[in-house]
Amino acid sequence: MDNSDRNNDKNVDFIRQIIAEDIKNGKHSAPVTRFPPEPNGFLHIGHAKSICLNFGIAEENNACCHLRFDDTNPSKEEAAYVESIKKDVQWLGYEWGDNLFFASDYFDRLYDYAVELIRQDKAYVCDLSAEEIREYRGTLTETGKESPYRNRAIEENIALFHEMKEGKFETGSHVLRAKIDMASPNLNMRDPVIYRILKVDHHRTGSKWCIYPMYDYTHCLSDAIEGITHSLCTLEFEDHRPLYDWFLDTLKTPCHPRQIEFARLNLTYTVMSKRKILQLVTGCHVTGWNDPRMLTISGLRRRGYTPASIRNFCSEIGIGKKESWIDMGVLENSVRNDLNDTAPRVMGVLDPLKVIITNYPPEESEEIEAQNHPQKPEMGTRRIPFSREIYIERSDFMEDPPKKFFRLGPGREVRLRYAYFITCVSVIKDKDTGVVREIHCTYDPTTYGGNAPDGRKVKGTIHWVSAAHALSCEVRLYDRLFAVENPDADKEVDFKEHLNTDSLTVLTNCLVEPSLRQTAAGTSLQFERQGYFCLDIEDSKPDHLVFNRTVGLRDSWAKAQG
RNA sequence: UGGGGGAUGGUCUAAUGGCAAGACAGCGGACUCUGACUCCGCUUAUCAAGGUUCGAAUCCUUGUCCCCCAGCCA
Repeated sequence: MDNSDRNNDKNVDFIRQIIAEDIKNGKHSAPVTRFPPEPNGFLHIGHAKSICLNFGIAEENNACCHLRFDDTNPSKEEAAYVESIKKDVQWLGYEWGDNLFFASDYFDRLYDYAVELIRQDKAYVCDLSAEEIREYRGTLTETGKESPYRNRAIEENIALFHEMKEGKFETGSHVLRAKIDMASPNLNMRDPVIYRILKVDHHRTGSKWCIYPMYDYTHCLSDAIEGITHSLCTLEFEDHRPLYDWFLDTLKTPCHPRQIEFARLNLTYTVMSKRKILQLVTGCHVTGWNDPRMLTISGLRRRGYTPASIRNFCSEIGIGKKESWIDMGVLENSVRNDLNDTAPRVMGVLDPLKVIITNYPPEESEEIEAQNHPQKPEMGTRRIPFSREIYIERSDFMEDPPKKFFRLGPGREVRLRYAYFITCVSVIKDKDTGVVREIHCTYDPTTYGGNAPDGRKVKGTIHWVSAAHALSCEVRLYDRLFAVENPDADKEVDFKEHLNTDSLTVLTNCLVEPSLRQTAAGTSLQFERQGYFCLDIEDSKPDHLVFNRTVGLRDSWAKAQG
């Protein structure tokens, strides 16, 4: 085996290995997976990992992945979330075809299954209060006590359960419990609640039900009803697998899917739980679910992340059972890689410094041809106006530069990208503050296009815009939302204490080349030498352009400066 | 102190008894009309101790550390 064989991509994760094995030995002809979100919030990058896994496996096997909403708790769920989740999954590039389901579609069958459980003497109606149930459950080290209602007659249980369904009892007064084992070392097996009374309207079934099934009971049966072969979930459900199997072994279901657990995604400098993300939204620490600083799918989309970059990221980080922390830099790198290939290059100045080219005729201008992507000639060219007054980046000029500074300084010559060589001849400063107001340069007309006929070289090339032609715009720079790698690390300190107060910088005096006038919202561009930006899909208007910085270019000069 | 999991460079992933590999990060260099991209080179790892074996990250034993579980949430 040579190196090219050893290092190819045949290495697949343990879940795909299991599935390949099940197909090879004929257990299944094709896998059927599912992505089962609860419609109680927006999807985030952690869900993307699961989406890419489940839909990815289906795609690779020419099979189906179901989108199933786990909507068993109407007190937390809303139809609006359903729509946002569908949009996000589609945007990521996946399709569920006809396989759109809701756990609530199965409420009738779930009820019948529960009655069957009662008939088998495997479930009972319990009148204990929530607190009493907790006390009776025991602790991690002490076994539980059996409920006094555990040995009710089967017919009585059926009647009582029916009355629960008919709304005869108050919320919290009765539950249906599976009759398993109060002495089990696995707390999930100590007669878990499978139905509770909730006098709340459901976003799909309305007021039809006042009892709702619990997750453990609903999920395995929904999987079985849909013919799921492999039910992939995160590690915290490992302890629930015996219960998942117990329901399917006890009831006569069409099939018995296999639950496999994998580690959830953790990213540095962010929080991943829906509960905490909700707090950021409701506490107005961000502007909404789609704030570009958020790692929600909608936030990433608005920030300028591409579906491909997120898919690549998910495939890069792999699937395992070890809890791991992925460096935020890996995510950033994935979008840089994708946009480097696809984003057209343009010039934009974020912090403008005026330059007057003293030997250029005052009333004249000309057009310079520029490539839209230097490595991809097929992306074409555009024309950029040039004139006597231009703006450059303030950071591209230093009055007293160190020798390694390749940009503009008194007496120094640089190239204006695609245009001319210019040499700084004088610096105009504010009398009171000493701040540089403008600089005067001369240009060499023989260097049109950026090359000197005499063959002389300049080390630096800087970007610029023509003062008379540039479009003014707003640019929003984003930094990590949190100042520390793990905002959850200290249980004594609220994670919001670690919010990065400088996560958003709004620049209002930016200038971009006039070719951007008609750019469509959401378009990604590279501002040369700076980074990737996209036109904000919420706030940008034709007369007030707003760009989001998706991610900066790598900057070895800045890094060397410390 | 019950049960369920997990330990491979700074980070993530692979190697499924046979040369510890790749990516990210870091460092050095080349190239460059983007201090980008690209290319080249380098540093850094099998939790510990025993055992089985010609040979162990992998199998066995013992131990250590980390995570999850006591919702009528999912």
